[in-house]
Amino acid sequence: MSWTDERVETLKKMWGEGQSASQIAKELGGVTRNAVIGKVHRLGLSNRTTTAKTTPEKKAAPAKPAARTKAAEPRVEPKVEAKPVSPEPTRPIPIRKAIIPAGQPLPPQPSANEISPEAMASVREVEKTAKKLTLMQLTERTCKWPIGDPATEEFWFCGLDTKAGKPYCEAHVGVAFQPMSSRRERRR
DNA sequence: CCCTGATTCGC
DNA sequence: GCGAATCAGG
Repeated sequence: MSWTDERVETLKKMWGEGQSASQIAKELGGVTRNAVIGKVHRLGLSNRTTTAKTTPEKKAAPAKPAARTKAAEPRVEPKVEAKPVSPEPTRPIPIRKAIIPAGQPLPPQPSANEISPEAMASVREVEKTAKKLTLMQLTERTCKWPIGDPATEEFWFCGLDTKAGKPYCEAHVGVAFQPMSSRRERRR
């Protein structure tokens, strides 16, 4: 696969939308996320979020390549940051301490009377062993069932392995997806 | 371990 | 220019 105008366009679009490199790679097909990232950099549209690296520079030589024949590289790096020091007086840094006012928005926690006793039991059990993942750690294979109150520190996601394709683990699938019949049964 | 982007460097 | 290997962080 090569970077046709069309593919590059898709890349730009998705990257702009904040899609991850792997997602873009999957969408395009025929390329890895590395390829996508490499292209992104070459296109010069890299920065955006993430890990602010602190001057990498020194890296151990890769072990893969048999040998680096040309060793003597004029890789001189004065690294004299002659950047004019911007006098930054005591800037009133507005620290956004503001945070969720603990109130209305609660995740869709089904009311107890709508869940079968069995499911309820398994959920209770599972939540004891939940991985307590953060939002960032959620993937297509981790249970996305929210546990706790988002307005407090007592909040995380189940994070257990999903039940094949489903967004939740087996236990949570049990309370998330219920047959209409059983629901109607218990209802009222 | 999963994921993310960043960088290096042989090709 | 390309992207695998590698690194670094969450």
